[in-house]
Amino acid sequence: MTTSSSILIVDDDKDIRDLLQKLLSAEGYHCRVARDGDDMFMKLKQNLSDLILLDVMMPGRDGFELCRMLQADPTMPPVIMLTAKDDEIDRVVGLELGADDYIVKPFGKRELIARIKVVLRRMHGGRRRVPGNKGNYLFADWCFKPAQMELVDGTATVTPLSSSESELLLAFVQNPQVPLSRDRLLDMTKGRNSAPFDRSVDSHISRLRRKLGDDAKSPEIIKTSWGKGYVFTYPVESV
Amino acid sequence: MTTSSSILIVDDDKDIRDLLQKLLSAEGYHCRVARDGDDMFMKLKQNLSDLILLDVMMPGRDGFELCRMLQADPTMPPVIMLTAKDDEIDRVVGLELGADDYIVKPFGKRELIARIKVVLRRMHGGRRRVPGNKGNYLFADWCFKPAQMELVDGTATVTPLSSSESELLLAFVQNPQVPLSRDRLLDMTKGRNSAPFDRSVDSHISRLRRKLGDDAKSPEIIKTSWGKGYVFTYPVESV
DNA sequence: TCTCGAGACCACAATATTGTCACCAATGTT
DNA sequence: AACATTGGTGACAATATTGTGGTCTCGAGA
Repeated sequence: MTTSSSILIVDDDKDIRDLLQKLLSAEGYHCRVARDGDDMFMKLKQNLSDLILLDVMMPGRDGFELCRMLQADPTMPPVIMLTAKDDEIDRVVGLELGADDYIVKPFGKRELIARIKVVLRRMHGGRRRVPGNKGNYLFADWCFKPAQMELVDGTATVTPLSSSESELLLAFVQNPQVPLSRDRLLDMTKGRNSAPFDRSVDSHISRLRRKLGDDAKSPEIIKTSWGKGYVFTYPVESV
Repeated sequence: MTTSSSILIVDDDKDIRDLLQKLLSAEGYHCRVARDGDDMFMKLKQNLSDLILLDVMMPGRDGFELCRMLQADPTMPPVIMLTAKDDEIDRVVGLELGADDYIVKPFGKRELIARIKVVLRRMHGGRRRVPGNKGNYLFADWCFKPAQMELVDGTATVTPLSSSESELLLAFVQNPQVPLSRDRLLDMTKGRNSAPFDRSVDSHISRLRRKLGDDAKSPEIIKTSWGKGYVFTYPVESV
């Protein structure tokens, strides 16, 4: 990896935060810290962390509860729980709540690093493709089915898409959160370069926004990045 | 999940194989067994297993060696190592050799199942990585995302920037603590030289300062170096 | 303290970019 | 062939951004 991963340390004890930060920084990881759940969610909104190191024993909402809350959003980074309590029930509860690993304090430095690497490695495009993946995408109350070229909403109403619209939307859901220039979009959908006065992408965006019920004045789904292109801003879950 | 996952149990001890098989079958997993490395590779060729449960202590090639051999082929399923030896060095070695988890015997049934579920969940790509969380800059409670052309504050409020503002700020965060002349800034952002009465840089600085909440009377972030230009005075961390 | 030129910043004009419509061409359908 | 659907284009309005002049403020040196 060219750029190092960023780890969010969540612990109410400053000494432990500092210790972990020092330890992980020495390994070349970027560290950010949070002292409680609110702090954690705030930092997560900036979308900078690749992994969360989460202490279980905290005042207010504890690690278990936070872990459960994190699972609601599939775009949240993986979680490694830290605890002083070595108890099978706790370990199992943590893992069943969605944690990716569970480390008991006091832990060895090398083991911590090793487990972090394993989780990051797994995240970074695991080893096998998913058989059950039907290639559909969920976002904002919509289900987009590229194979059928259609959008299905929460009430099972089907909105058909033209092939260009479908390809355009596919390009977006496969690259959420990043601005895509018209050039790139045209290249991804048609495999050609844009002519000087090419307004076709704009037209399709306009049509797509209308079908998505996305008002161009204040778009919620496809935002325009002025001078750069368009951004698909919703978190996407692929099913 | 509709179809149950298939787990390959690799252990030289028949009692343990049977125990594991009984245990996992009761959980609805399909089990296959192998008594040593050769046996394992043979069964793997059929490409039916989603996960390998690998005992470390085996005659002939041991679990470590097998694990290392498995890593050579990226299409191989993930590995959970099983061992009677609870030793940090061993755990680390196992994980560093590419194992996805490491469980110490005697293990609780629930923990084993929980860890298996976690590894399988990960393999099925439950979460997607959100791109665009690299190449950002942190300073003074702000997170600057040049790719998105936006500023995110500690409460996750986003402030959009125009492309000029974004480029200007990028020039600053890439050269903190250094005074940059208008000429240089214009050159870095637009690639042109400044005209005699060019006030455009001033304007952009002014707009940028406002968005940053930086009062020009006593600026905290972008200070003016009288007669020289501007200095970005905050320490910048790049993420 | 005073003076003078540089800097801050408002308002507005000049530009550039984007949204959308109508329309035509291309393609496929019955 | 008549028709329906879809994609691309140019026109035009709506927006957003950028540059400039004017004016007030501020800081450094005398």
